[in-house]
Amino acid sequence: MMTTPVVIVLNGVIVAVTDDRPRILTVKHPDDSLRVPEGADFGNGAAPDALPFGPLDPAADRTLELGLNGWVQEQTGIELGYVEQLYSFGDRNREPGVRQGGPRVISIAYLALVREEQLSVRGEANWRDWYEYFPWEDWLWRRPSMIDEQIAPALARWAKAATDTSLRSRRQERIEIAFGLEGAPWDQERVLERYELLYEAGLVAEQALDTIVARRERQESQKSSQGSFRQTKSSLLGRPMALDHRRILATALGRLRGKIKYRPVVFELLSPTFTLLQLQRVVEALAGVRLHKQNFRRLVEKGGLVEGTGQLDPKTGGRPAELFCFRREVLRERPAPGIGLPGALTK
Amino acid sequence: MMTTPVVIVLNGVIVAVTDDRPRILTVKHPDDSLRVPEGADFGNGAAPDALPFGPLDPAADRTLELGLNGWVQEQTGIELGYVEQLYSFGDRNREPGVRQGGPRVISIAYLALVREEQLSVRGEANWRDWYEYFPWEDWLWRRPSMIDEQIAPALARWAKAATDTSLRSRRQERIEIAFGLEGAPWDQERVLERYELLYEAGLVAEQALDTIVARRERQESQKSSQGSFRQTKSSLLGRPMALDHRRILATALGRLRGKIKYRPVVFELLSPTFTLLQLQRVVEALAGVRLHKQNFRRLVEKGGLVEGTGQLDPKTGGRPAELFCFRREVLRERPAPGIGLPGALTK
DNA sequence: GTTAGTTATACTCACTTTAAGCATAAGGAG
DNA sequence: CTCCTTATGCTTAAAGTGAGTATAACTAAC
Repeated sequence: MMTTPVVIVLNGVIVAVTDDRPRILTVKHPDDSLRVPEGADFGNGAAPDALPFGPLDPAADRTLELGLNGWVQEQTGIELGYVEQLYSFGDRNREPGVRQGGPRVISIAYLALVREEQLSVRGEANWRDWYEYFPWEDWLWRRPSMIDEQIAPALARWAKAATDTSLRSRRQERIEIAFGLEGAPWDQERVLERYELLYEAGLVAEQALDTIVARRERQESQKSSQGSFRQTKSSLLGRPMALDHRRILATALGRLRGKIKYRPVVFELLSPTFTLLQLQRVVEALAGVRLHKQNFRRLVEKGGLVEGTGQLDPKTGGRPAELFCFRREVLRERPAPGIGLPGALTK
Repeated sequence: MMTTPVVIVLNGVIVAVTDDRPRILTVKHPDDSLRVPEGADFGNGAAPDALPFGPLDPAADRTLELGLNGWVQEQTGIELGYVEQLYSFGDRNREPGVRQGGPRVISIAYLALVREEQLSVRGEANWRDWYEYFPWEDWLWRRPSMIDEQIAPALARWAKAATDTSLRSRRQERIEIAFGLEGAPWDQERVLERYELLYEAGLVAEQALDTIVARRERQESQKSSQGSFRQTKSSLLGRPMALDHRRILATALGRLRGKIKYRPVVFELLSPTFTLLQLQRVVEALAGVRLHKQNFRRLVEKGGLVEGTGQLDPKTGGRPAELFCFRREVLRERPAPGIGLPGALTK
């Protein structure tokens, strides 16, 4: 009996905030177009966006992070600053196209934060607004109307499609909690839960493709599982990505939204000195929520997270703002120094 | 050129709380004694404690969690309830004994919570108080004196041993933040940071062994790196574990301590109905801190996390307590329902 | 060079949440 | 009956939050 070989792939979610928008670095994934069946392409027939990725060289790379740094450097020319491990994905079905007989792929995903200056990238890499992939997560302007107009009805249909009563009510509960429906509050951190619901309900392109490929490979007939249905292409939500990369991205976004609340990671995305409004805009961009300005100031200043430098910001329209910098001492003073989203303006 | 094969190992940190003490499931790791050089054994010559572990079968196990469940079942007879992925460890040096030429081992660690009833285990498995491995984390009775008497002085020596000034002050800052020295507060979640400091400073048995083995394999002479020194065996802290399992355990402890604050995971460790004091004791056991009783009650009750059942607890010495149960609806009402350590009694 | 628009920053006020206690209730053991 | 134990209710001060109002300092337009 031949043993199935294992391959480790490292994925990087590389985040920056430019012009008050959170961006992630993407590349084109040429191999992945192989798995797209004829007639069911990614909108325009081009290779889909992918997160930067590379194999771990089990012989050469001493640590996982070094491996990551290495090919990110090569592929994009970017020097990573803050790096943290996100999650390891290893389900067999995660890459339906490479499933039978091939090696088992385990992908270990990392989150990296870089400063906005570093935006020049080389090669096929592109910075993309991460809300293109998750339009329902962007509450900066207002609560996205697509939640009520598209998502809620489609998910409700999916829940009802469950014949089993307890499954149906479990689905309903998940939907309400994840999307803040029926009076439940919106929790900005539940990004992954929301994406997975949409995936299960067949509302994202990846699910459609996975199903098609899986079915073709199994040579099975249309034994569709409970409540799985085909959406028309036009109703699929958000910009798709290759393989399960959008799931990885959702994990990253949720993790980052949580982390800013108890660790001073935002500063990894800012230049060493910044105005309070710039800081606020970055936090808002990540959290996807607008904040109350005065309370935000009070929180970060009185919280000891920043300190004034005395210098003023040269640019901007109105009264010049003071430049602040991260106050390192806060690490010694408070147990979990972060930015607790003061006054998230829900109205 | 031969390619180095990759092997995936799944590690489980299986936690229960019995008699108000947090316990983890351990097994004996027979293979690991191979790596112990003669004369430098784990205290009594026996095989060291290990976390339950097993290989991923890349061909058979459809998902990582299924693989985990499978051999946990086999090895220990325990049915896992709540399971969450912790972290993936893949540094080349993590297993010095199996280093040159052998396969690259990537270990993916999981945290699992079980109810205390399930304590009967079969085979070589044992439940152990997790504070045996991290005595400095147990502040239930009082601030452990070993922090001031052993840890602080030894770490201070280690910091001073750095010849480079900036390295020295970075070490000092890490020490103060991690162990709450020099006026910094104690952050119960920084379990891993503390363990890693002790490891780097050579204060845990694992470091000593890793160094011996690595040196023997490199056939190198005593080119000790900056500030790495040998401790006498008696001054090594806490009960050691095989390989890097104590590091994994530290990760689990820190993660769990954080998670109870924003997700209702404690209830996975309790029977479906419990008194408020039982709940409090479990939280205290995990957090390693004693809490203010009245405030704790107020928080969990007014916070909507629990609801009374009307029944009274038969046992206990004083006035009978009401039995409560987890109030599932809280998931729909609050964004991050957890237990915010009300009134951690620091005195 | 006054006016309007813009952004920054200071301060207020009502309201909620916490920390820490005090006090009372309800059982068991002797 | 008394003491000990645990449960549970209530109080009070301090701190923190949400949502403003007011003022300051600049730019651009007329």
